[in-house]
Amino acid sequence: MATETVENYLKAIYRLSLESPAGEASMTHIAAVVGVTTGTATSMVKKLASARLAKYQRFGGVSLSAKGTRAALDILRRHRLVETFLVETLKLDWAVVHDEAERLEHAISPLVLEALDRHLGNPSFDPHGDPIPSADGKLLEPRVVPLSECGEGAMGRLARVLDQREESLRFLRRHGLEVASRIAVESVEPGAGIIVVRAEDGRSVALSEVAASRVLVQVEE
Amino acid sequence: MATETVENYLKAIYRLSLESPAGEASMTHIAAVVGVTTGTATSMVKKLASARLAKYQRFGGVSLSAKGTRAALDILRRHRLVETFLVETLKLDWAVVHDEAERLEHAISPLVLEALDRHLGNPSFDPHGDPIPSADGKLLEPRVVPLSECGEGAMGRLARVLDQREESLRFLRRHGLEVASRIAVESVEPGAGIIVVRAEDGRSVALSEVAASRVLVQVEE
DNA sequence: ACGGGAAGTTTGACGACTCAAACTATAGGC
DNA sequence: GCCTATAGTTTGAGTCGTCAAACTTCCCGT
Repeated sequence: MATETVENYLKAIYRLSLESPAGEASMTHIAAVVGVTTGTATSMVKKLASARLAKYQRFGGVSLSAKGTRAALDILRRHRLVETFLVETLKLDWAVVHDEAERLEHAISPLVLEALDRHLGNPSFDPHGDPIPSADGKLLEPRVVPLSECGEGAMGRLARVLDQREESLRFLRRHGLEVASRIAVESVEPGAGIIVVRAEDGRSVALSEVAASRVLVQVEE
Repeated sequence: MATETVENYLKAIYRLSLESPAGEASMTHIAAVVGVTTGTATSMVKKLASARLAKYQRFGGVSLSAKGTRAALDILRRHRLVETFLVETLKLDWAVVHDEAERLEHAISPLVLEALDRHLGNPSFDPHGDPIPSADGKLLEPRVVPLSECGEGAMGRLARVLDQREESLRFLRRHGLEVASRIAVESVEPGAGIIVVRAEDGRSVALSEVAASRVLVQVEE
């Protein structure tokens, strides 16, 4: 396969393209995500473009080609299956598995990947609620809404956590907010930029609107 | 830790030192095992020496320092635990896990390693019968003898398989020779350079002396 | 005890990836 | 419509690991 470095660029561009309305990633953002200077990102993106993995022209945005998207989904599959394995089988904390998976995902061969998938029972979602691409590169994105868009009194299940920094995940779990747990919106305070949520165990937590926009909910009825 | 390349050199030197009577590895052998030219091996060994991982002087043999040995044992622990995991948990074939482990061993963090060890129940041996170094770098080498040194009529358990090339492992299993299975030496034919062994299931197999020297046996009484 | 071949070393170059810093295009404010 | 701040690009250089090929040392056999 592509080198580890190339895989990391593909992942970054994939993620940034999804997040941006235009479906394109900027050099500055790519550089920031990969952790290099913009100059380095430019030359690397040129290489991706000449390998037909990305579409790019000078001073224009960067996006993945079909081939690049396919490769990115493959990496995402490896990443999310590894995360699931680390939590389900090795009982590691969901807050730390992201960084571990980041290293392991590049060393997983197709053989090991499919064995892992079988062992885990072909899961559709990883421990953070992110959908796992299928072996043939299909990605199921269920209809869920950001907690920040739920009104007072809304109820549902916590479906997915987008912000996977260790401290964010620790905070959520410490307050009873885990994937698949039932939650209810207790109150919304636009003035304070705050949303108060009640967890399954009855406890309440306040989240900022920014934090709430990164928690996705499967709303009920 | 050290870079992946450095880890591979350490592993190679460790293995070759054990195999050689002098406890030293030659440049040519190191180069062959790592898969580079001797020139490359020379410059790399120099680097290991200046990092105090290896002892070396021009035109002299190469051996590991205490620090280098410690690092090599750590890599060996990762390798063998990963192999055990691939066979025990993921049900992969013992004949293919070596190459897979070769890639994965470099991506395993201490955290994942210890979780793996716990999950597997702190095994002492991997699927090929190789002892797994403990977390503090102790390696238990049980008293076992090469099959090639067993006389006619000797009985015992197959303890360990040194030759881990895919075709060798496939051959052994195809003939009922697996780690922990009971075997008996049916006849020894020094003239033909051949040893005939009876497996647990009653079938007989002929092995060359070279092949038999790479199969270790725990002899009974 | 020496000559030749094997083992080991050195040198110069290269590809992958990176940075710092000089440079250029673009878009938004006035 | 110009002008500057910001985003992006280019260039020159460095590190790591590698090779090919020229070179040196060692040691064995006669």
